[in-house]
Amino acid sequence: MNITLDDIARRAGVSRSTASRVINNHPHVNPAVRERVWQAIRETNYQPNLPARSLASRRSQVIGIIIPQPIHTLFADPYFPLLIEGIAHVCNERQFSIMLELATTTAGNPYRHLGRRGFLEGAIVASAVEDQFLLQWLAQETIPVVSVGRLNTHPSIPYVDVDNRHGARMLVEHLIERGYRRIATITGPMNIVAGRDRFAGYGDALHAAGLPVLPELVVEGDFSEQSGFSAMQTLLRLVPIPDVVFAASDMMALGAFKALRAAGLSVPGDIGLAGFDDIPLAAAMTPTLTTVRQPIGVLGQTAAQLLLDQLTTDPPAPATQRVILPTELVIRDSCVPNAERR
Amino acid sequence: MNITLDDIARRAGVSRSTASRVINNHPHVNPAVRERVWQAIRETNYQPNLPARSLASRRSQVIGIIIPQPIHTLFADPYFPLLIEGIAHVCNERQFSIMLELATTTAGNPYRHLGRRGFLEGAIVASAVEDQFLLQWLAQETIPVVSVGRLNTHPSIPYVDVDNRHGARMLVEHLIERGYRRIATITGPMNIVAGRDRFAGYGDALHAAGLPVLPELVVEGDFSEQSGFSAMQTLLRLVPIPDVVFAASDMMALGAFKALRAAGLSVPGDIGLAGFDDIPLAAAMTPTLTTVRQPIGVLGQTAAQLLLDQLTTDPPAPATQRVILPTELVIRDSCVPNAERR
DNA sequence: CCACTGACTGGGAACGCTTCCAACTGAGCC
DNA sequence: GGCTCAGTTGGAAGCGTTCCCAGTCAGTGG
Repeated sequence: MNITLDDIARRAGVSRSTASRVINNHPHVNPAVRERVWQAIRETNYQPNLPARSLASRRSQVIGIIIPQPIHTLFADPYFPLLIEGIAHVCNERQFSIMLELATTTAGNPYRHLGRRGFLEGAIVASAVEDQFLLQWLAQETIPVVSVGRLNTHPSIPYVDVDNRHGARMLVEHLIERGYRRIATITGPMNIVAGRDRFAGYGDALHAAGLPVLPELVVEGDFSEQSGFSAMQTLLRLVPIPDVVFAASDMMALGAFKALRAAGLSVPGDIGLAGFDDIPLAAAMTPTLTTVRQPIGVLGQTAAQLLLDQLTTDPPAPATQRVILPTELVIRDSCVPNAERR
Repeated sequence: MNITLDDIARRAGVSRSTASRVINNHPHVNPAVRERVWQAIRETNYQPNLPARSLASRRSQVIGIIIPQPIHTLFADPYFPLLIEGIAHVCNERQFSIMLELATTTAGNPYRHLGRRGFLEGAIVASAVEDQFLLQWLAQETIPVVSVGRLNTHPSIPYVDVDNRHGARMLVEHLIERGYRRIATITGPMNIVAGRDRFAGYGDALHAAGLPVLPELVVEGDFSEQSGFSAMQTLLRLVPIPDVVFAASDMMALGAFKALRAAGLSVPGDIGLAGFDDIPLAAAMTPTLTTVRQPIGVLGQTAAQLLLDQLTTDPPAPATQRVILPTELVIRDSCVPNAERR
């Protein structure tokens, strides 16, 4: 059996209340007594029982990270590790623990009501898909939630997002500037705001340049390599094929690249290719991939900060924060039109 | 205030004990009563309070995943997402939750005694580094632990591992078979068993072929891209340079590849290159990378199964399991000696 | 010398559940 | 009709904390 607070109290010759006060750093404890209690704690290597503490105090010092899709669809993408690391960084500093709620199948409700059950004090929804489950969950959950990625359906939920629209616009404007005109895009899933935003940025750039958005040049993907591959195959059936393809994620760009390689086309010789995310792969490919970098670690850190601020301030912060982080255009070798190389 | 078990009991016209029995699926409850209780639960959308439950039952249905190194050293490596997904898959099926204990700095003790505190029922140590902290932690922790990767220092701890030694040996034997003789290696960190095992496999293959292990051809890395880069620079100072380099991780192979590219050398024309892990990048590079595949998802699943079996069998399973999973040689384009291409 | 104050301490009631134990019930049996 | 016994139920004691409340005690000002 483990050591309890009572053991500590007895050992230090004080009451349980006083021992508790020492542990929780309450004022009004005689310094000598305080030291005696600490001594007992050190000697016994005492660790407070967390469930008991949570039960009594209604606080758990635990937040959840909820990832609604199975990760393997995003497989090689270091997005989640980096995001989680950002969150963990802040949590470690502020003595919070992380519970990982990871959907492993596409079927079923990925959200569990851990908040209502006294386990979680707050939650970060990573890569929110605006589906019925999320909406239902948000409606019933009573703990503070921060979303990574804007939720159009729930404007009142605090979120942290990167400026996807502007990033995509910068990239496509860069393509136009380089002389590309027949610009195709492989979009992300349209039920994720990031997918819609990046597509909107693509449209912005074309409009600004007086170019039309041609439906045949737009193919929807789901951010995965596989979807990039098949989307590219679709685009290759066009006559003429596009000058350049903007894939809304680097993984899709990779898939597209493989489809091009399979079709015997070279990048950027026969067709340009650009991505979004700047995963390490982008710099490792041959040719290196022009893309848009997003500060994933900072995204996670900010989300965690927003959430913990809400949890630790007293009275609770108003929970109305929105943060948009900037993106950065990364120009590499995959988008050099032939005209420019002559 | 949330609904409690008492509310349910009152609503269903039974005692709290009976309501509890229904929720926990105990036998000896009248079917009609059982149905009444379920009805009350459904109507009120009741969720049991988890801390209270843990306190009373001394079970939490939570296991920890402990990752002692900051992830960003392994940055782009999809190892952890895949491992975690494997674990999550089993946990979701068996109604367990996952707590993520992630070190975010290299300083300090990455292990917290969550087990002794009643929070964790068991823990999976991912990518165990045999340092003083782990040893200390294992000595004090009272909950079942499963290690991903063998721990030579603690032979009694159940583990799941891949056959790193044999995998590396197969790979290097393949290189020898292809005609390579001056075979260098960039090893993993020597305080990780996987690093040592892969190096041992390298040695096995050379010995079997009657080749010496030359110290100058062995450079220690830490599995990261950066370390591969600088290790390759070291190797390039040799005269003559190696025929081929076996990097003990794909990320190090990538780093090495970049160093070669920077030095104006081509792969496999001027020098061969092989990795270990078969991350998606390996198939995406130009040239595609010869490597060894390890079943990471299965690794995670097996670790979780071992742990949960120990937790859920009554009386507890003896905790002496060891599982070694096979690796698979993946031959691609980065190791084709010139002799063979003529 | 006597309230009065304020720092300090202990008692005890929660917190919401599990689980042991005792008691009840009615069917089956002699 | 009394007995046994398995199935079913309720009562109540924890589980290890937190935290409110009341109490003690020394120091202070009048």
